[in-house]
Amino acid sequence: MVHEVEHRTLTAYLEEHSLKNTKQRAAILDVFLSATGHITSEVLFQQVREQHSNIGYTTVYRTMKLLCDAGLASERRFDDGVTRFEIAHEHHDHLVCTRCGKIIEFECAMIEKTQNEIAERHGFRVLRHRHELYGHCRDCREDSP
Amino acid sequence: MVHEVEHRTLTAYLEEHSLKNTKQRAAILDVFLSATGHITSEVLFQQVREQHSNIGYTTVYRTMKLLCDAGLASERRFDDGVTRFEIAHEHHDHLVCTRCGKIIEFECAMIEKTQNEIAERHGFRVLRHRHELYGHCRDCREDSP
DNA sequence: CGTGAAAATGAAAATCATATTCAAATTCAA
DNA sequence: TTGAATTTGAATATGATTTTCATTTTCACG
Ligand SMILES: [Mn+2]
Ligand SMILES: [Mn+2]
Ligand SMILES: [Zn+2]
Ligand SMILES: [Zn+2]
Repeated sequence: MVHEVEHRTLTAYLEEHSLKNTKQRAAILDVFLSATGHITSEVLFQQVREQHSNIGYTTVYRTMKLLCDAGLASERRFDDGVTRFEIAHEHHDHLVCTRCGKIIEFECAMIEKTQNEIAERHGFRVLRHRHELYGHCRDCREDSP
Repeated sequence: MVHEVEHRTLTAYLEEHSLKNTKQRAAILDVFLSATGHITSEVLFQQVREQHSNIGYTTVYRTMKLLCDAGLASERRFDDGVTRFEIAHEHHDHLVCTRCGKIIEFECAMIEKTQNEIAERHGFRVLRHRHELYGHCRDCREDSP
């Protein structure tokens, strides 16, 4: 069975919160885990619909929120106004190409450390952050060889 | 005359782009420059209305966009879904308190340099970025003395 | 297995910030 | 002064997401 671990995680979360294990939730989790990258709600909905033509958009929205709460998905909102989801994995930030939409992940312990020092200097306790670099990727640069 | 320099900047921009110097634009610029911090469209509109009860919300939106284009204002969108404007000044990033809404500005040459190196490593040309730290300010921390 | 209370679903309608439309008013170069 | 171009503001549209609510489904318990 594919995505067995994640389905068990979801089931555990549902039980823990007295929520119900529906076929829609399992189906959306399956489609989400099979998709790659940073997927929009709309694309996710379309892919869900290919296999389950009766699942509503509302249920997709609600289920993705649930998957985020369960720690299986992460919600991202870049500057184009639509919400994207990615399979939850360790913290990272993003490079976003404003021409082709490519999204590259990066992480930098030094930046993280420095930003926390800055925050501390201001008496701030950082709970989360977003660090997004917008520009042109290698393929979209004018001066690309 | 207050804000003389900025009014001249606006006039120059308008002339340069064959746009018209209206009393609404001047009024909105005045109110905007008199406001402090990172002001939402709604608050700005309310403050404009106090002095000019006939100026429409639409005109405020359009004028703020214009002031951004003219380099007098900067648009910011933090995670609460509303657009804010601040008087344009040199590049900086933000600490945002999710309890009281306080916004603190910071800048760090090392972070800027490091992020550009990361981007370059990926073949990326960075055109703009956002680096926002969300958390609790000194006054809102649970463990504040 | 049934049962029923609680939860979930999906279609439609609501929200909410912002954008667009359009007729009337204003600006400003000539 | 004038009239073509621009701007204004009220109303309406937009578009992503959320809420509503009647109906359906789940599942703990008997
Ligand atoms: Mn990512
Ligand atoms: Mn600022
Ligand atoms: Zn690209
Ligand atoms: Zn605070």
